[in-house]
Parts: sequence; structure tokens; C-alpha cells
Amino acid sequence: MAEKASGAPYHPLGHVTGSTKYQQVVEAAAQLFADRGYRGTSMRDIADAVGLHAPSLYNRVHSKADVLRAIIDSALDGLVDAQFQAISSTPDVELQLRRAVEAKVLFQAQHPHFIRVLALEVHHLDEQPRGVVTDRIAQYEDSWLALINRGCASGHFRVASVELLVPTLLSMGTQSAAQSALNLSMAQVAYHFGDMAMRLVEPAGIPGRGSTDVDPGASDISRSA
Amino acid sequence: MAEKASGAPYHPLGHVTGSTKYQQVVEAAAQLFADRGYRGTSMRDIADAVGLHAPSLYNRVHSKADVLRAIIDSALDGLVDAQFQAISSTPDVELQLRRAVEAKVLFQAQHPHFIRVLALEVHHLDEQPRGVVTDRIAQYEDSWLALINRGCASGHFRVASVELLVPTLLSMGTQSAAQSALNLSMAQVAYHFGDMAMRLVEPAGIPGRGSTDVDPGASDISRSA
DNA sequence: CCTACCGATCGGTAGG
DNA sequence: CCTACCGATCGGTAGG
Repeated sequence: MAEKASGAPYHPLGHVTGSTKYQQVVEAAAQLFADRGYRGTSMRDIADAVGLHAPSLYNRVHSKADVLRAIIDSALDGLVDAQFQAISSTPDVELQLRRAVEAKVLFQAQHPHFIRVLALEVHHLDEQPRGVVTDRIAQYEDSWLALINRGCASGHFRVASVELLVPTLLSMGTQSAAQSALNLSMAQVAYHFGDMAMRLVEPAGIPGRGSTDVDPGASDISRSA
Repeated sequence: MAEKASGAPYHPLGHVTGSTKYQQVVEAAAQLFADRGYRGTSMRDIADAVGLHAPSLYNRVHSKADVLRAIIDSALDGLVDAQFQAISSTPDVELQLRRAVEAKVLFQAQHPHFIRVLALEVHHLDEQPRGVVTDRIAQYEDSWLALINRGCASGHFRVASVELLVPTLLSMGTQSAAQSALNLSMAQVAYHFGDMAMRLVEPAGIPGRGSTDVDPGASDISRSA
């Protein structure tokens, strides 16, 4: 899926602090894009970060856009893989959800720069590769939707709106800044988010309120503007 | 707080489709920054959007960075105001939380471009104004933390980690794309998110699991990388 | 609010 | 993997 220019072999999840120069370039770019944005980072910035001059970068990559594409593909590879492993690890839908959230939160904590670029910079891709990426993102979100729907169908989950729940689950643990300030391990953070997810799907619902009926007028607040 | 160059009066929440040319500039810039990013948008783009030539923009604003600052201030004004109104509307901490979530989700749905710029482009501000903005964001987040802590102290809420809950609450309804595809009104969407928030704080916890003890090893999943 | 224009920086190429 | 350099575009100014 991702492309490269020279002989460096591509490895989907190989950004565990890369050994090849290509991986070093992609990782340095991910950190810079995450900090300053895609348009706020020049090829000279990336070259400096890996100890090269800007024109020499083009022996490793085809273009700046290809570097962005490699980062986004890598991030998506990790998320999709984590989701696949969580779901295939057990037939228990509750355990699937808990493990899916934990695996996602852990991957996000381990690769915050890639995740941030995926979340913020997709719109800088050209139309064609952007379509491929957004299709893949849609597939990934559908796998979460299907997981929740399975749990609802089997009676293990009860949820007012699957379409509003899934984005909430997907946003969990996205801001790694606050987490690192806590005295919790990544595994503990992941576990807490798993707990929150289970709360959001539990069939018991909210005590003191019998159903999940929609009654928007019950607590409206008069707005100023 | 926000600045302007000419005689246009500044109005904190005045971006209800602006009447003055200054407001038109800020709103057009918000939409462009949200779509293409701050660095991906030129002053010429903004000028085109309001029917001016680029140099004429400087009769309305001091610089491109000032436009970004005005957008971010406006978004923060709206969030802070919504939070203040929700909390001061009732002494009931549960109702405070529900209304705070609803008001926040509603404001986000009404001003998606301003919210997106606030979330994505703060790092393009110069160090001094960025410090002011990040301080204000921290204050805003603290008001959520205090709200949850009040509920926990009074026994109305029970939560495993306030520090991990608050970011989850703050991320609710941030992606307005999925919401608009649903056949729900903004008020209904807000109500659903309010429900989710109440689920996350309810003292009953998760049935079938007695406590909120941390036991990260219970459901670990072997990772590939 | 316009035309004309500036210095700086950008992604990328030439040629070795 | 380097030096030298290109056309394009940027934020912003001059001067009226």
C-alpha cells in the first residue's frame, strides 16, 4: 500500500524506531508534522532531522506527499491490526469490546505522532490517495459499528444511538498529553478506558431513568446567542 | 481580548453569520482554516472569499495570525459561556453535568469551523498569544474537572479516574460529520451525549463487576509489534 | 480599496 | 549525497 523510492523494504508496523534511513525519514516527518502541521514543515526541516540536505531526501522518498501517505498508512495499519486481533481473540462480544478499546488506546499511546497526523493531516493528500485513505477509515469505523451492533443483537449491550456511541469510543485516549501527566502506566490507562466503554454499553442503563427514550426538551438550556 | 484593526466593534459571540466586514473576514477564514489548515490557506484565499484583494484585508486585520487568534478566542468564548450558563442554571450537580454536555455539543454543532480551528491550529500562534490561549483552555478543562469532583464528593458520581473521564467528555460530539448524516436534530444529538455522560459517572458502576479496582493484567492482549 | 511589488521560503530538479 | 538553482507562492508593504 505505502510506497518507497529506494531499496528499503516497507514494513507496515516497522516504526518501532526505524533502523533503515527510510524509516528514520518517515518517523522524523511524523514528529514534525504532528508538532507543526504538514504545511508548516518543510522538506528542509525533515532533512535536518535526519542529518541530510533537502535534495538528498528525494533519494529516499518520491515527494513530500508520499511521506504523509506513508505515515497515514502506517497509523491505519496499526489501528486495523489492533482491532482485528482484539475481535479474533475471543467470541465474547463484551471481551471483544474491552480488548478493542484497550488495544486501540495502547497503540495510540505508543505512536502518538502517527495518530495525530492521521487525525489532522489527511486533508492535505491529493484527491485520489485521499479517497483510498478515507475509504479505509470508513471500513475501520464500520468494524466498530458492527461490533456494537453484534452486542446489541445478542442482548449484551444496550445503546441509544450506535452512530453517536462509536465516535465517542474512537475519541477515547486520543489526547495523550493528559495521560502522560498521570502516574498511570499505559496498561492502566487502557484498562480505565475499557471500563468507560463497558459503562457506555451496559444493558442496565441509567438507574432512576427507566428507558433510553429520546426526550430532548426535558433539559434544554436557553442559549444566549 | 480579540483585536481588530478598524472601527468594527468586537462581539464575542457575534459570529452568527457576521454583518460587519470584519466578521465576514473572520468567518470566511474560519471555514478556510477548518478545511485546508492555517498554513494551507493564504490571505489571497480569504480575500477572494469576501470579495476583496489580498492587500485590502490589512485594512480589516493586522495580520494573518490575528485572524487565527480572533477565531480561537471566539470559539473559547462560546465554550466558556456555555459552561458557565449550564453550571449556574441549577445547584443539582447531575443536571449541571447533563446541561454542560448538551450546551457544549450544541455550540460545537452550531460553530463547527471555529471548533475545528480551536482544536487543530492553536500551535500556529506565536508563543506569547499561544500561552494566553493554552492557559484559558486549561482553565476551561479545570471547570469540568471541578464539576466532576463536586459530583464525586457529594456521592452523586462515582468515577475511576477523573483525569481520564474529562478528556472523554470533552471529545464528545467533536466530529459533526457523522452527526449530520443522522436523522436527528441537534437537540436530540445533544441529549444522547448527555445520556452517555450520565452513564460514565453513575455511582452504580458496572453490574457484574463489583468495584473499579485497577487490574490491567486481566484482559491483556498480546501485541504483534 | 486598488495596482505594483518586495524579500523570503517553498517543493523539487539539474548535473555530477 | 552534494552544490547550485528554478519557478511558484507566500505574508506583507508602498503609494496613492
